[in-house]
Amino acid sequence: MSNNVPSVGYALKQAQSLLHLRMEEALKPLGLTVSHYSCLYRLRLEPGISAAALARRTFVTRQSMNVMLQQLIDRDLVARPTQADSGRALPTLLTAAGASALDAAQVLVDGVEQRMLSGLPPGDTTALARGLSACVSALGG
Amino acid sequence: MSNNVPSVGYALKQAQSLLHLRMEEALKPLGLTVSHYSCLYRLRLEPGISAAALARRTFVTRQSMNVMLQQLIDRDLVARPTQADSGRALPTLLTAAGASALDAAQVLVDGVEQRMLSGLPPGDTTALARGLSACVSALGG
DNA sequence: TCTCCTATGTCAGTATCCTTACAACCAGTG
DNA sequence: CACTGGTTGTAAGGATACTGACATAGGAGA
Repeated sequence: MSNNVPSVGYALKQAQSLLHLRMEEALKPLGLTVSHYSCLYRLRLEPGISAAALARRTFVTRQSMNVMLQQLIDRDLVARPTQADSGRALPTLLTAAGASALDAAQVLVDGVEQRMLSGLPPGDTTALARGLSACVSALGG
Repeated sequence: MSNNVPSVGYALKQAQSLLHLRMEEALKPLGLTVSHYSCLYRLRLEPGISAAALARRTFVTRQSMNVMLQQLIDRDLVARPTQADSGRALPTLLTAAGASALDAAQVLVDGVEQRMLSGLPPGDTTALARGLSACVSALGG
C-alpha cells in the first residue's frame, strides 16, 4: 500500500475520460467523433499508411478501423485504392476535404487541450508530457 | 501551433489505453474486468452508495452500471436490497467475497501501477498526479 | 396542499468495439 | 521449389456501452 491519495491510475483515467468527453462535445458541430479525428490526425502524420498500421497507432482493432475508414470514405474525407500495388496492404490517404475537416477539427481540439493545460505553469506541461511518455515506456508501449 | 511534439492529449490517451490493457491482463486470472475492479474499488470507498452515483464516479451510464452490478450480484461479490429505505435509491454494498476479490485485485493492480511508475523518480510521481488533477479541474471535473 | 423539478431505476433499441476465424500475400529458410 | 511465419484485409457473432424514454419517489416553493 503506497498511497492514501487517489492513485495515479485513477487520475489518469479521470483525466482521459474527461478530455475525451470535452473533445467529443467540441467536435460535434463538425459531425466528427474523437475516433474519426484521431484517424485523420494520424493519417496526416503518416500518409499512405495501411489500415492495420493505422489501427495500431490509434489503439483499436483492424476491424474497427476498417469500419471507421469506410465511414470516412463515404464522406469523401479519406481515399483508398481498391487494389494494392504490392501485397495486400492498401495505402490510405487524406482527401482535400479530409485535410480541410482536419484543419477545422484541429483548431477545436487544440482549444480543448489548451483549456486542459491552462491550470498548469508552462514548465509543468512539458514535465507532464515527459512523465506520461515515461509511463508508456515502462508499460512496454 | 503549439506542437512539433506529440500532444499531451495523445500521450494521455496512449498511457491510459496501455494501462487499461495491462490491468485487463493482470486481472484476467481473477475473472474480473477493469470495469468490475473500478466498481468494487469505488464501492469500498463509499459503501452504500446508489448505483447512479457509482456510475458517475466510474464514468459510465446508470444503465451500464446496473448491468455490471447485476453480474457482480450473480457472482455474490456485491449485494443490494430489493427495496429502498427511502426514495428509489437502492444502497449498494460489498459482500465478504467481494471484499476478498477486491483485495486480490488490488495487489495485482498496484503491481501494474508500480511498473508504470518505475521509470519515474519518486518526486515526479506526485508531480504527475498533481498535474493530472489540475487537468481534471481545468476541464470541469 | 398542489405543483414543478430533480434524481433514481428500468426497459427497449442502437451503436461501437472486440473476439474468432479465414483467405491472400510476402519474406525467409530448408 | 516447398514450407513456415508474419502481416493484411474481411466477415460473422457476441459483448459491452450508450441514447432515448418512461414511471416512481422525494424535495422546494407558491
